[in-house]
Amino acid sequence: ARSCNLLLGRLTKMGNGEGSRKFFKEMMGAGIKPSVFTYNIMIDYLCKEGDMEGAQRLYADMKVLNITPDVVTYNSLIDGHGKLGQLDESICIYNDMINIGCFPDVITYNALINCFCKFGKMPQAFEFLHSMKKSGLKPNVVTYSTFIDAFCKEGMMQEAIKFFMDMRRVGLIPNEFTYTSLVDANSKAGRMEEAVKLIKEMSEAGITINTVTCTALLDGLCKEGKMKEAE
RNA sequence: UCUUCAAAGAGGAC
Repeated sequence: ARSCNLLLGRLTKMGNGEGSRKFFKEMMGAGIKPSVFTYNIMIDYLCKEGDMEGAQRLYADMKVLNITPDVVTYNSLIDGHGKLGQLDESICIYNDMINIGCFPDVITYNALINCFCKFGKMPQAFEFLHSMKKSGLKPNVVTYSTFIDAFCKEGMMQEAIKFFMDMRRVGLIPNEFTYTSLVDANSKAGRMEEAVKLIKEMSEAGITINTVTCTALLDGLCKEGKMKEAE
């Protein structure tokens, strides 16, 4: 069953959705006992497809088979609903897991924070940040990067920079995601000197400048009409 | 390390 899960996970990561659906059915038909991993892989896949009904159906099946959902199961469902803007659903699942005695982890809170930010509910995102801290969890680089990205997109650069400094203060190292949000915001606002400065800072910090970061910068340069510099 | 969270552009629709 474990090697089947490995294969199933590989199929979904490759984007072969049809393949994983079929494989899942075959597993069930072949009498291979699905585990919580098997269900988590399929549920996450359906969530990413936006098929929340399908995901909820599998979640219901788990109960029938006496497979106990774990924090990963709940995190996938919370993220899936949240990305579709079904924020109330996300909160329901969050409450459910707590009632059942499954403790939310950093990923749970990060997913909630991200979705609320993306749908313009920053105040609620902050409430989750507080709940997270209250329950003894420490915000990580993803948590900070998520807020930084949200502030950047809202044009609240002073707040973004504050978080950027805060994270370093608590010993977290900004990564390519963190920098890309900042580069993108400056690039889109036409502050190219600042964007280039950040890129330099990145390479000095030993962070690889990948395609995403690079296109964020190039987009700004092209729109400035500075094709030569872009090259 | 069998599964879950954050970044840019492009395309299609409106």
